[in-house]
Amino acid sequence: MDSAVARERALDAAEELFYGRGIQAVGMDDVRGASGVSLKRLYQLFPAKEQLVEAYLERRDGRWRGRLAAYVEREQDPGARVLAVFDWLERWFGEEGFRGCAWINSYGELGATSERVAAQVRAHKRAFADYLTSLVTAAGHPAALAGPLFLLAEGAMVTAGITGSTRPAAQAREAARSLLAAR
Amino acid sequence: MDSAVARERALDAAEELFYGRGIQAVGMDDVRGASGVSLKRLYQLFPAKEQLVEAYLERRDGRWRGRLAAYVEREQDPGARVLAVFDWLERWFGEEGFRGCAWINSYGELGATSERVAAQVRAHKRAFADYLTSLVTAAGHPAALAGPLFLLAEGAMVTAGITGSTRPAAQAREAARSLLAAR
DNA sequence: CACTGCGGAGAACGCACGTTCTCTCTTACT
DNA sequence: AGTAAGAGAGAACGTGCGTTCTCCGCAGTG
Repeated sequence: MDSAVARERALDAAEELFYGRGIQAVGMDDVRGASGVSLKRLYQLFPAKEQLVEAYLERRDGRWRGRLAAYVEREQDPGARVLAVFDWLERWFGEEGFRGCAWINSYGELGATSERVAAQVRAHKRAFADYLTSLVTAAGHPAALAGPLFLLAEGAMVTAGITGSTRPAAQAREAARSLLAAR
Repeated sequence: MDSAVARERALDAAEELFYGRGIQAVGMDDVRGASGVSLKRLYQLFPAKEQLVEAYLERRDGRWRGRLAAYVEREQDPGARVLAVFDWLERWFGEEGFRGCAWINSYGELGATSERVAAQVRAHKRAFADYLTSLVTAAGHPAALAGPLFLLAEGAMVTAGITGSTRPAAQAREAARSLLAAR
């Protein structure tokens, strides 16, 4: 098996397991079992579990923001694009196997022990906040409105994760609409 | 040492360690070392680590909501009380050793593996949401406004935990004010 | 003074898991 | 064909930790 393929398979398995069960609850042997990539190969690709975790978060970050952007950019109107973020959240929350925000969960689990994981989480959240800011200003709103919208989105993610409901997305969207209209 | 005293000391140590480092990163032996309560006694009081975790979350829940309510109730005006919640969050975020919301962190760590922990987290969040609702309706606002305020508060907790800043509280407070005024 | 029973210190046990090693087999090059 | 490099399976190793057990001292009671 090609190295690049093995890497993808390992990351596919790691993502499913880490996200679904939590990072510490998943052993390297579980990743091997689910991916079909031998332990030897796993350790060639990722010298330690922490690096596999980092790679998992990094790859997921790219995909997550890519999916969000792809959905948002189907809207032509800049004002609608801001609200489309919350529509996308609602879809995401409703997906089979949704278990909250991977970065918030990882931070709760490893933020205190792994500086590299903490840095990944901060980078992801900063990137999301920056993206929101760009949408808000593109729609002609003051950039200061992006902060509250970010908090609404984060609150919705956490709450949807804990309660298993998609409703927080709609609530957040409605509140965002109200904030944008209040000027 | 009296049993009740030992229990309190064990919970004091458990709370400081679990909250500060994460639950899985703390061993029962660490709790013994920090509390001075012997392992034998610990296991008499809490038959397994999971029960110690449960008791930690439960006691913290009572204290956390008690501190919040005590702060909020110093305000006489029902309208001011709603916003006082966010002022209190700001104080909390600024406390030495603040590391985000204990329940959100615990959920990220153990929500997928321990149903009892997950239930504690849901109960705590429900209680907080109910409290917010009571404040909102007492101030004459429609109860539906409590949902968005809850999301703002949750988003602020998560963001303050990850970034280490108290600013999310002020942002959330301002957004809450705006939502309440929009009526 | 014996005896009983509880408490503490910490050793011991069993298991899980991160990481490495061994053995065997394939494969590609000379 | 012979051989060297690499891959996979899985055993092995070391450690950490949840939980239990052993041993010893000390209090209170007859």
